[in-house]
Amino acid sequence: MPSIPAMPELPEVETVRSGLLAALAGRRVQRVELYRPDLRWPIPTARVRGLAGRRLTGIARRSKYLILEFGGPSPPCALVHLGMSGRLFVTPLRGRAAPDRQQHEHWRLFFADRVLRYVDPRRFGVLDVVPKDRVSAHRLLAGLGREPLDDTFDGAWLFAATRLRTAPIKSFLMDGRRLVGVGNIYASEALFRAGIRPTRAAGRLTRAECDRLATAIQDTLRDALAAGGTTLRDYRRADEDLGSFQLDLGVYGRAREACRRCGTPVKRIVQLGRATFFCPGCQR
DNA sequence: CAACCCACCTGACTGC
DNA sequence: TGCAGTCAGGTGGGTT
Repeated sequence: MPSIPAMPELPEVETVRSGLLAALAGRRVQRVELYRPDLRWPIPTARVRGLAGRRLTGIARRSKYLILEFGGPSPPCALVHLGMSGRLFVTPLRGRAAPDRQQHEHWRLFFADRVLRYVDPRRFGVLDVVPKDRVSAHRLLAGLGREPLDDTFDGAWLFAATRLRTAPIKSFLMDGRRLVGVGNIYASEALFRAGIRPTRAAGRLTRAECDRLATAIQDTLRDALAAGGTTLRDYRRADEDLGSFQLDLGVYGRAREACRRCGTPVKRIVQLGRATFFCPGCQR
């Protein structure tokens, strides 16, 4: 049964999506358990309980939101975000016995022989239920920017979108109204791969740099996705959380260590209150 | 608008 | 061991 890494950036969320889809698609919710009325925002408890009896028909993803789609009359969907510390996983039901509730476990969807569980210590996550035909207009989804793994994301778009922007390129990459799915780790990593300093004004990147950066973002996300798949396969045997992906990080978390490419010590700075890592030797 | 700051929470880790 | 302080992967809302 799939589980979830404790590092929910886009590749991790996508890994969760495909794992949950394989484990749960076509199955009917038999019972719902909700252990608190809110996470980051209030949970519409009646609508969540109304999922009982419905079949899970699909799971979509937009940015780092998972959209669990259900069948039946006026089909609803559940909007789920893992926040910083959320995990979703499936546990088999042995006979009638439900598993013990974990610390910080906030809700469960019971299916006939398995249960989908949500654990989130920091409670920055989201659970909402809305009619399926209105989900794209949901206030949390309506203003979101481009998906970096879509065909429409490329250097030409990045160049056009950054013109006249004075904010640092790293801040631009993490602004969900422009581009989604690039979190704090992958923003530093993609800029390292592209050889671009995170402090550069976005609007001053050249067209060639935008091409390199767009490619670097996609490569970084795809590599992490591939690593996620590996971890997920291992997980089936381990039945324990492996903790994190084995993606090699070029700069993230490596302050004062030698750059793997040029040997210059990696620097750590703070942008928008978040740690940024870069190599002063090979990022210009 | 654009850019930035802050809050929301708990847990892990560091240094005294 | 204990304890205080720091930091953490996200991101919407508020302020300048």
